[in-house]
Amino acid sequence: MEQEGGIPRDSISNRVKKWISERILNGTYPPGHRLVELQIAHELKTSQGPVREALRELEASGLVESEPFKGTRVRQVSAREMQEAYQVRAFIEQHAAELAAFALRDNTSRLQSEIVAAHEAAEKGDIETFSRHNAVFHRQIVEASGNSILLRFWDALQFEIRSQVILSQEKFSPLEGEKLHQAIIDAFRNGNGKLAGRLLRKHLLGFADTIDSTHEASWVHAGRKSSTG
Amino acid sequence: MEQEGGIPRDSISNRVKKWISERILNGTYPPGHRLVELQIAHELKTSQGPVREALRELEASGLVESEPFKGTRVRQVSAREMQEAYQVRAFIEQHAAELAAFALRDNTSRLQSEIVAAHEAAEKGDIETFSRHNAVFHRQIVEASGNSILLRFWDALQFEIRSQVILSQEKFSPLEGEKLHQAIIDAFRNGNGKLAGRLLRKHLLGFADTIDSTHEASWVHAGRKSSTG
DNA sequence: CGAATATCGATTATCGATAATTTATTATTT
DNA sequence: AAATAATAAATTATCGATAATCGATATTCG
Repeated sequence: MEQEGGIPRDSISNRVKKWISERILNGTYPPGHRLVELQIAHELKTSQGPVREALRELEASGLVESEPFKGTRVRQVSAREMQEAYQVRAFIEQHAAELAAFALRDNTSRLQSEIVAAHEAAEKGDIETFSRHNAVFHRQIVEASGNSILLRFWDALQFEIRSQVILSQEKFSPLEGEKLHQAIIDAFRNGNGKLAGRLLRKHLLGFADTIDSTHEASWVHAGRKSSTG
Repeated sequence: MEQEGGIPRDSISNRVKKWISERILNGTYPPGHRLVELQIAHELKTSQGPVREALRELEASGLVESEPFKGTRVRQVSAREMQEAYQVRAFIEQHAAELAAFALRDNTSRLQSEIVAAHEAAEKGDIETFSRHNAVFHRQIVEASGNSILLRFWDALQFEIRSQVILSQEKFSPLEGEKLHQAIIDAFRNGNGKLAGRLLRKHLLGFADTIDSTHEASWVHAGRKSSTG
């Protein structure tokens, strides 16, 4: 049985949550934007309760922040925090790679197919699709580590990071990254988790270094480019 | 201006949250125990809303879990998950130690005082106090790393772990750990973050290894001992 | 004029009631 | 008696209304 309009089969608060995060991630609601419970409730033809619940969950995941009696706003992630996030991601993945070495040995076809898909998207200039496949590639490694807590943290970071896309046009050189990705896959195929880990770490820390305070205003929100810089 | 009864100056939902987590952590609500919104609301002379909100926040922090329309229960943490948590904690702290090397060089007095306090508590057999100081010791290292995301993850882990205290009586040998702690402090004093990191990692992974499935039923809830084993 | 205070509009926090859903119980059929 | 269906009880999810608090503006007093 299918629903008609919006997002199907889910509690209202969940639908609200998706609706809001979509708008945050695609830049409709920019950092600092105020989210008024009753206003959103009215817009979505529901009541305050589910909206409030959705906002609280988004707060837990770091996408918005709220103060008692003052309300909720889309969170502004500082350049510093962004760097920290990438540093943490770097060593999460390094560690995951070492743990995943056994599981991925001679078992890299799924990794490979993500890289292929990412490559195709990159050639078409489709950043959105490229990013998705790229993310899946990295996530698969953490998944293969077999440590669910590691994966939970990785997901949390990824979600938080997504709100501030890091691919400013100048830095977007997927071709270079591609060689590295291939090297990582090769390392896994040979069962060399240590090497794969080192490569991943280097890759991500390099990314972190490209984030500086001058970027803060010139980040690209998924979809549209903001030429605030 | 002081309140009279319970916990002062906080939103109701926050007070409810503290009230519930207290009961989970001290074993009043054991794993699997069902938490009924209206029942708790009635017991605390409030309404469903704040209780629901509190439960959702506790879910986000991993202390309880809930399914749509089926309700909320105190989460049972498996031995496996516990091991994973300690593994993650181990390498978080290892990494933090390396980052903290500079900040802690010739600046270990606060670490030292926690160890002293922990030692005193241990001699008195006061596990509760020992654990607290021990936790602060480790947390200070992560704090000194200067990476707030790392600290956030560490806090999340710590909170989750707290619900299943790991110091079963047999394994409670603080004296052995003490030497290690001292060695860690010495390493920091000499600015040797790598060494401190290795020691921390070894310490924590050793801990993780003592957790096996036979422990699952014999964990000690903070405060009272459950001789379920 | 300027500081402190009262008032108003907007919004969050909480409440009590109702709808939707699950779980348990009873009735019905074979 | 076992399996299935119908009903009832319990609980979560949502709603609409009220209370509490914030921020801004107007007002009073020195």
